[in-house]
Parts: sequence; structure tokens; C-alpha cells
Amino acid sequence: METVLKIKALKGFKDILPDEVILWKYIEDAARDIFQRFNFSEIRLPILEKTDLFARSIGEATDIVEKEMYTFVDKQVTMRPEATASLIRAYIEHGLYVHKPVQRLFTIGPMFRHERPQKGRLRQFHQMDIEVLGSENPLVDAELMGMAAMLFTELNISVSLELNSLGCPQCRPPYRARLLSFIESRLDALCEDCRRRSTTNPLRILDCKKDHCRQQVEDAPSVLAHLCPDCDAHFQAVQNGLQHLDVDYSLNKFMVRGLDYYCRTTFEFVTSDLGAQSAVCAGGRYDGLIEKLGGPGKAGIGFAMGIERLVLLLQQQEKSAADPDLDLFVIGLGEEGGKLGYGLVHEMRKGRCRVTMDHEGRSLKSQMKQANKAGSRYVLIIGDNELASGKGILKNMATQQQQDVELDSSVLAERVSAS
RNA sequence: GUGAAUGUAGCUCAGUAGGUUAGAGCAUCUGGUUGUGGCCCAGAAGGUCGGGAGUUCGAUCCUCCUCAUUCACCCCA
Repeated sequence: METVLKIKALKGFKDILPDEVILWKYIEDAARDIFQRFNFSEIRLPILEKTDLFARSIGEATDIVEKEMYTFVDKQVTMRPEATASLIRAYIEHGLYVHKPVQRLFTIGPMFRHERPQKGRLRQFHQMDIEVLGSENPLVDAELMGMAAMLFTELNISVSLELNSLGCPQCRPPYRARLLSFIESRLDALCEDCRRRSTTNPLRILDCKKDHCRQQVEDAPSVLAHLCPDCDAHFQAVQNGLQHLDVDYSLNKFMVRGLDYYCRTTFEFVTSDLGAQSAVCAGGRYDGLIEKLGGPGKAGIGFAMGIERLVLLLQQQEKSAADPDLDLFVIGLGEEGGKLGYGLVHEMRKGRCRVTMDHEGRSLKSQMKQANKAGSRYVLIIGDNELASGKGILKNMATQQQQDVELDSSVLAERVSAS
């Protein structure tokens, strides 16, 4: 192949080739099916939004907003790094809360973050995003986690659920201050990253991967022990809900969220099969966010699943899905046979048959091979003899039996779909 | 932004202590007697050995630079 100019996909951007698309559709179909069972409605959102929307929701000081967004600076617009902000924007913009006090919505699509790619992490990646807007009932929290767990079960993916609560604007500041004073007393023992975190995001220190840091924060004050009565009651109710639904979980008081807007319930479904990326699904409650974005003072909760990560997990268990078989492969020999086949194929497609033919004028043998490779259940041969007799040869590829058949699209369609 | 590893055919990979036409498997194409697939056999096609400079009589191999990919850190689904 002669290449004049070698153009490749951008770093961190990936083509999803036909074989893999089958797996993607399998996952998305399973997910849509479950979301519908839980009475969620699909919403489709733009990929480009005002930069300000993300800055205000995700947090000005987060890494995502500070250095990972794809922004057209001159136009003040940004490719979405996540979906929640857009979804809430649409919720407010269209006054969805007026029609139905509690909205249950999901959306599926690409997100963009300018990070260094690695396993399970791309610059354009895809998420399924599920949100319940307008309810602060803890039963909803548990129901959502139950739904995610159900999807993992149906996909036969094994993950574990980790749960935590981050408290609310009432109880988090005092806790944060307490944690900070605990950390300050042993700042010298912490790693360089953690010393930086102590000023940027102290909660992150609890999450550090380094052993010696972990030891230092082993008996740091726990968020869960410092929840206000309301948050504590909410958290208890979430756990009761999970138990009621038979959803296994474990508490992880070190689990922190990267986005500013989370409060109260946070959770992650994690796996050890994705290298450094353990989270397959993560989410939590964001009760003040809608109001912050100019909407009514309503609560919200949601989660996102990384589709690439699900695909990786399914590929690891050698899960493969195949395209459905072809009904018929038509072989038209010679100019006349080809012409007749060409029209026949089109007519049969109108009749909802999955049928194809070769247009390159190749040998019968070669076309038989193609038909076999394509997984066609039947082959129709139209050569000079068949043109003379007015009947084609229909061969069943599995049984090898072949018989004469009228060269009529509806007759063929019936013969081919009968078995 | 930081660190490490890896770049040889469409894919997965051999290889040369520096030496003439760089290999295999899979995939592709054509055949194995007139018009019949899978298995088997034969043959063909496919590579500027990532790119550039240097050392050398000679570099895919050694040195330097560069680009790309991957994994990890940071951060995150």
C-alpha cells in the first residue's frame, strides 16, 4: 500500500473496530434493558458545553478542570469531561422537574479528558451515566447500587461494591479541620505527593497508595464517625436498603471522590483485573449541585460506568459475541447471472432477509469460500445452466444438500427463512 | 507533567556475537482438471526492520537524537 501521508488517530483516541463493536452493543443492550426495567428514560446530550458549566460543577481547582479539559479557549466552550453537569443543565433548562418531581434519566456517550493514556483510560472514553434528580431518599441510593449490581451480574462480571459517606456542608468542614490537624502533626512522615495534597485535597491523603502513608493515616479520624445526625441516619438507611435488596458491599472510609460536588453517599464498584484502574463504576450523591447551577433546590444522585473498562473485563474472560449469520449468499456466474442475482438480492433485502453477493466476478470456488467465511446458511447459484432452466441451485451449507429453486425473491425468502 | 519498557509483514512474534536475496504462524489471493465451502497440499502477494544522524569497508543489530505505542505515577470511569 502506498502511503502519501501517514495520518493516525490522536493519542488516546481509539477506533472501535467491527469485531469489538459487537461486544459494545452487547453491553449497551444489556444496560438499556436493565435501565428500562428500573424505569429510567434515555436522554441525549450535546458533547460541547460552555466551559463555565464544568468549572462550576466539577470544581475550579480539580485536575479535570485545571488541566484535563479540551477547551476551545476563544469560544469559551469545552468537550464534556463527564455527563452529570450537562444532564443537570438540560434538567434545569427544560424545567423537567415541573412535569415529574423525580426524574430518572440515563445517557450513554463519549467523554473527553486530556490525560496520559494507560490501560483502561483514554482521552476519548465512553460512559453510561445514570442519574436520579429530585429525591434525597436513601432508598434511591440503594436502589441505584442494586441496579448497577444487577447489570454486573447479568454481564457475568465480578466486582465488589465499596461504600462511604462524605457528609454534607454541615458536617464536612469540621471533619476536614480535624483531619487536617491530624495530618499536620505527621506531615514530615508523608510522601511528597501527600504533602502537596494536604493543601490541595487533604481527603486524598487517605487514599494514597504508598504503604508508609497508609500506615500514617491508619488511625486518622474517620468521616463516618463525624457525620451529623442527618447524614448518619441517611447513611444507615442506605445500608439498610442495600441489605434489604441483598446487595453485598463493604465500607471504605478511605474512599474519596475527585469531583467537588459529591456529598453524603459515595460508592464504587471495583475490580482487581484492570491494572491500575480499579473502578468500573463510581458515583454518589450531589445534593447541592442543582441549586448551584441555577436550578431548584433539589437533591440528586448518580453514577457513571466506563464502557471501555467493561469491554476489557469481558475480553479478559474471552467473552466474544458474533454477528448474526447471513441468510443467503448469492453467486451469480457470468454477466447475466450476476445481473439477475443483483436484482434478486435487493428484492430479498426488502423482504427483510440478510443477504449479500460478490461483485468482483470471482470463481465459483472462491465465492463458495466467501459464503462459508461469512457464515451464510444458504448459497444460491445462478450460472448458465440455471439461466437456461430458469431454476437456481439452493445449497444448505450445513447439510450440503442442494436443490433447484425458482428464481423468485419471495419464494427464496420463504425457503431461506423457513429453517 | 514524571518514570520505565517496547517499536521487524494486515495481526502475533522469531532473527542476526554487525556481513550478501530478513523469516514463521495466522490472515489474504490463486491453484490442486470443465461450475461447489470448511480439513489438507502447493504457490503468490505483502517489509524504506518507526524516522533521522553518527561509528564502521558494511547497521535491522552498536551510539545519540526524535517520533510513536504500552505500562505505571499524578489524577480519574
